[in-house]
Amino acid sequence: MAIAKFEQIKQYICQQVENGAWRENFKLPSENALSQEFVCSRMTARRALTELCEQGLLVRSQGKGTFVATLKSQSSLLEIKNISDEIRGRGHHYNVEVLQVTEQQASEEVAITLSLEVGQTVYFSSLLHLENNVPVQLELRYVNPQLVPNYLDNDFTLHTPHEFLSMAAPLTEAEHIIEATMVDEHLAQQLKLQSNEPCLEIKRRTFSSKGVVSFARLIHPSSRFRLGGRFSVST
Amino acid sequence: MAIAKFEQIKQYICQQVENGAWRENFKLPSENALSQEFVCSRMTARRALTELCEQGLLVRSQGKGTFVATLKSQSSLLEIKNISDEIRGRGHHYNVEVLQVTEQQASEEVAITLSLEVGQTVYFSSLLHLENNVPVQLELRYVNPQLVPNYLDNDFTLHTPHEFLSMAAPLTEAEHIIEATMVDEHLAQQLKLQSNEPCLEIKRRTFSSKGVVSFARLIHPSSRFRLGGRFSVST
DNA sequence: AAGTGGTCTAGACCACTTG
DNA sequence: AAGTGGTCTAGACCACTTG
Repeated sequence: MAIAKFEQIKQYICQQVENGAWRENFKLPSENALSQEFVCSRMTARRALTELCEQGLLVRSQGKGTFVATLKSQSSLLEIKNISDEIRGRGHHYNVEVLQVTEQQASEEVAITLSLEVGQTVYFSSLLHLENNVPVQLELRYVNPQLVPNYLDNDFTLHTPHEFLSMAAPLTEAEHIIEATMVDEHLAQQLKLQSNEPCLEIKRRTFSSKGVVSFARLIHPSSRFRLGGRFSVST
Repeated sequence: MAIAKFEQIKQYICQQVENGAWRENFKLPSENALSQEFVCSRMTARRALTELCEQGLLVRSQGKGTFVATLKSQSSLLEIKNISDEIRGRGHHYNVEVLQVTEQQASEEVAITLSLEVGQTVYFSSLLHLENNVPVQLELRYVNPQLVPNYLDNDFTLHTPHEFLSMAAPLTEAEHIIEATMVDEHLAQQLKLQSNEPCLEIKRRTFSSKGVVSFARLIHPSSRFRLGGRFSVST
């Protein structure tokens, strides 16, 4: 058994949503119909639906049926997720515009956050992540060249910085600061926004066992993004 | 069927962990053992285990068994802190203005988040929290009157809603959505702000073992508030 | 009355880890 | 070899919503 049947069914459903064949609020085939199509028991078809429901892609209602959910950008606070996976996980189309990939001299802020000296060389990438062709995140990232010497060689259309860094220097910790900001003219332009729109900015420092790997500013237009998470309370 | 069997099994396991009988890394009875104890099929016992595993209470490993998870709760980012403690912890002066404490009819949004019917009575409190006499958080809170019947009797100048609710109905879980917003005229006035300032709004639902206890909108002027935290990555 | 999802059974075979 | 969890089947009865 290469891929489990319920996984195949999940993939099929994700595809339908992704390529637009099944839009928001579309009514899916019933459990019985799916089990016939995929030649499996109802329990197996059911499992695929249940898991996609937990994932938030579908909504189910007893007696009524199963429907494609109304999809909102939302990401879990407690996990460092890869943005492309997150967007594709919602069944949406992901793509990225690479704005800039260069060396830079560390400014004071960057030097402090990366534990380097002012003026030292750092790697910098500026990417715009799009969900269904709408910009949802502007990622400005500064990378410690000593820890990730080949950062600039990455093809960012194939691997997000997060993916690349995860391979190069596995993260052990992260630090976040979250703010509401008004973007300036320049950033607004890059995000294709009116400059008077509030944005949610996440400043993230990531650490590997060898030190501070990178510092990222993740800027999200509030009209297109919310941050969400659920967790248990330690009593 | 009042309560489903798999729910009963879940509750039993939760109890064992809660009262300390089953500690971290404790090895649970196998699916087969549980299905015999509870006189049910293996699939039903399995469902209980699977769901608690997704919830993070248990960890499963093929061939090895099922174990109580290490409960480190990576919650440092959005730990539920008491705002008065937080402010005093910074060595600052805390005080609060009680703006409104009333019954209300649940609007649609409130009804949905609290799992009530539209128009049912809910308790509502509106408080302004000040740090060194500067407003840092406007707290609009809706409380389920069935779970906390004496909410309106609290003296909010002595106990914050969080403190009072913690005593009345211990939290087990919380859910957050974080957004950047522009406040409207009315809220801006309450926060003593220009209305064109961006704010960080945290929408928080808190749960006890009996259900959704409350829904809070916590609105922070971005000029006076940032949200920060550091946490480890689960590899 | 027919269709939907929700719960449950009593089996089966498999992959993996342990003694 | 025995025990564990992972996948799957072919049924069953139920509660709920719809025509």
